[in-house]
Amino acid sequence: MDIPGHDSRSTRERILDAAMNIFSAKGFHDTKLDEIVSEASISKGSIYFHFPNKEKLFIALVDQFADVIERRAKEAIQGEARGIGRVRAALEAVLETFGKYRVPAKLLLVQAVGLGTVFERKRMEVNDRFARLIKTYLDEAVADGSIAPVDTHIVSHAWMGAIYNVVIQWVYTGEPSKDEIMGSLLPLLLKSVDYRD
Amino acid sequence: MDIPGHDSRSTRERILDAAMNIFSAKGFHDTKLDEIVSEASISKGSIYFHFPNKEKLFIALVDQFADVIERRAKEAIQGEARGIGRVRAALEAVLETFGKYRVPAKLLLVQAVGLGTVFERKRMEVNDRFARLIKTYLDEAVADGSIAPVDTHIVSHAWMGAIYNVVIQWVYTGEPSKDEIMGSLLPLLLKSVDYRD
DNA sequence: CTAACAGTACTGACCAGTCAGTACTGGAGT
DNA sequence: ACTCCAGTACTGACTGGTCAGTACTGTTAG
Repeated sequence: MDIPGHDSRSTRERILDAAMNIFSAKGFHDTKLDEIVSEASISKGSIYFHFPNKEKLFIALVDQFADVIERRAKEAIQGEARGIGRVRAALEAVLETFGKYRVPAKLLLVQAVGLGTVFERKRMEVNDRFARLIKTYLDEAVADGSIAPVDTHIVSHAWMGAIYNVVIQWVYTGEPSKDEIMGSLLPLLLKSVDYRD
Repeated sequence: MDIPGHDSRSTRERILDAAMNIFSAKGFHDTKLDEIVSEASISKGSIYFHFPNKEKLFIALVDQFADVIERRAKEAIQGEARGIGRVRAALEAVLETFGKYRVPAKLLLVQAVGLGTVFERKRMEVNDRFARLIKTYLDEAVADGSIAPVDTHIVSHAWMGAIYNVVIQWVYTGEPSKDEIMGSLLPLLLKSVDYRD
């Protein structure tokens, strides 16, 4: 039963929510645990009950969102045939997901960079995860002839960078709009591998 | 006169050099001023003689390298005619410069991200500076018909992201090699705006 | 004399992480 | 039907280490 005035979400969720908001806005180092405590209306001890330390709390958020992105991309290509169709579907899904979640996008794309060695490994891991995903579909598309042979390794990283940077721009300024991004970035990427429809 | 064992470079340069190395390797927060002191073989007081605080020292390095990149790009297009030739020349210069300076590249592209609000502004500023540079040349190329009309705003940010991400990958892993990057990334970017030679 | 340092002991704010204690629930034994 | 206890979830005042920045006293070169 929900007691009015009492947030019925589990404490763990409340911590994750508050941490997501504050980490995204202020970055890892400028976020004080006491701010999370007050935003989530919980106690400091609770954080340490649910998470071993500040670092792991942050990483939990990164993983959480990376999982969402990957899941959506994989779901999106389920219906698609082979080749370039899958690439396009995955791209659309990723852009759509970033578009929907501005706050976590900032966490993953901005705040997770430039932290120490520990975080760097995590960032590389997530980065590689997506790059490999893209590479897989690109290789497929090359194999079945829907696009010409390219260095899919470079292409996948270049694409990710392009997506990241445009999304970051959007996260900060709200421009270009999601529709413009979908309308311009997607064809841009596809043209870069000589695919034309 | 050079006294053996005594580094004759100015103290300010020595501080900048050492700071560059350590900031690049360990990031802003994990770098202790005392480490810079010992690496540069200077005194702590000297740092505060030349720089008001740690933050300004870091930003001085970012500005320094951003200036180099911009200068090289502008020099490179001097000899070029109009249109797409200038775009290509600028891109080549930027990639060349990143390729030559691995350490500062890491500082600018990795360590300057995800720090607090203060640094975020600086990062945005540098980012916009480059994006606008690219946009100028792209607009020129569109105007004189060497490429078809595109959303140059999105293209410039997408290109920067692509370059950044591939360079970051190279900074960390050494792969793909500079030659591969020049051979693959440049045509990729040009193709993305429908330019073929 | 002054600017440009070297050298270094010191301060003090800041904040992640700790820990003793509270509160509630659900068995297990008698 | 009630003690006892174990487990879980949570509180919040407190601590202790860290480190940017200070302060002050030399020293050397022009």
